[in-house]
Amino acid sequence: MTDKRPYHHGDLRRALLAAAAEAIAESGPAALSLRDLARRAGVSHAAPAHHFGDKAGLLTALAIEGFNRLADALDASRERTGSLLESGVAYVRFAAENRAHFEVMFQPSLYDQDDPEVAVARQRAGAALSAGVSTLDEPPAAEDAREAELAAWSIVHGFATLWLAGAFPDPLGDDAGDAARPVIRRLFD
Amino acid sequence: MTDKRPYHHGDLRRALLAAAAEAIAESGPAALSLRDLARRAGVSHAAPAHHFGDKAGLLTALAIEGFNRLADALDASRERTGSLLESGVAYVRFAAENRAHFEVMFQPSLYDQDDPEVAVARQRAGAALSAGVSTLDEPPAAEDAREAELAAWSIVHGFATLWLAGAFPDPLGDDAGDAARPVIRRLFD
DNA sequence: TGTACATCAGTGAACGCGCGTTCACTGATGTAC
DNA sequence: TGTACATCAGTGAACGCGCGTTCACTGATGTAC
Repeated sequence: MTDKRPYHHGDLRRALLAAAAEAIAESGPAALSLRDLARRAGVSHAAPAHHFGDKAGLLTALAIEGFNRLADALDASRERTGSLLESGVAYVRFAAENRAHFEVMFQPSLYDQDDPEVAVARQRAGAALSAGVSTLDEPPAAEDAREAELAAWSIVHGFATLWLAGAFPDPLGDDAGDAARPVIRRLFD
Repeated sequence: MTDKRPYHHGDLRRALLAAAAEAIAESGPAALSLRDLARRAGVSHAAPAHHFGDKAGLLTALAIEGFNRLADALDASRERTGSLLESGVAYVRFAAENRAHFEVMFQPSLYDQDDPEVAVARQRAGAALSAGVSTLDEPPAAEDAREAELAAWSIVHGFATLWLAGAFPDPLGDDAGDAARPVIRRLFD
């Protein structure tokens, strides 16, 4: 139980990102304050500025991490199942398990949209989603492909958003992905 | 050009709600401040408290107005067209044209969810959406009805959310409803 | 193995700002008689 | 038609708070020789 904290934190950047995800999950991205993050991480209130400059810088880092995690989740699901349905389930599950990242990613006014790392990560995620559509039993004609993609994206994004907002009146169980599966399936029948 | 403002505003409550919708459309609900609203309405900074008590009170009023407007839009669309597809289009159009209301409605942490007026207005909107599903050519069996409803709600809500977030990479035109129509249609084929 | 020095991470005091809230007040409106 | 009074809407000064940002600083680490 020694309280001897070393002068150097060691991994403050990562600790601040984790604290930010926690704080955002509790109170939303707009209520975030750098001073609060410093408190959570046990450092002085001026420390976060060293790593992220300002709040937008921190949220940019969080968005990058989020898009990359989403791309990883979608890729893993496709490699495992080769099913667009399961990619959709993975999308919903990602949102439920990474609520703070998800909220930030789709509120671009919060962070620096022009950041090149953001663009790369976002494209990775977009490509992972598009790749899922091509795994359909009957891949749509080229002209319909975009609409099919928008429909798939919309239904999973909508389900995830409504789930996170607590908008569904009836209880749908504990696992967002499992709850979404029969709903998403209706798009492909 | 007389600047003689009467001591009594006349319709301050409505003016504050309109100013709130404007401010939220610009900067999001969390950045909202009662002092800013007072400035926009040209009254003293303490005036808003008379009508709404605090920020949550104001956002509660905005949510009520939003759910009622959505119910009106869905009812009007069903009466006019009798088509679930067009109800979905109306949902998306409502979100695009009432951005601030839409954002607040689906962030219940911002307002008083237990307010009875909110509950009534939300139920009105929910019923209007459910009524749309029953207009399908082949209404689903009772056990599938809920899933059909969740799927319809998810796809329109997702499209609306992604549209508002500016998440679609390619331009889809000026009218969100028209852009959504072919996408929503895929759910019913 | 030791020393000097540059670099980096984090500190803590200070500042100015906009905010929400309170409260005694004042101007305007409506109602009773 | 006039008067008295209650009620309501909005004012403006004051307060305390948490925030972002700045800046000279200090402790720790790495590297060159």
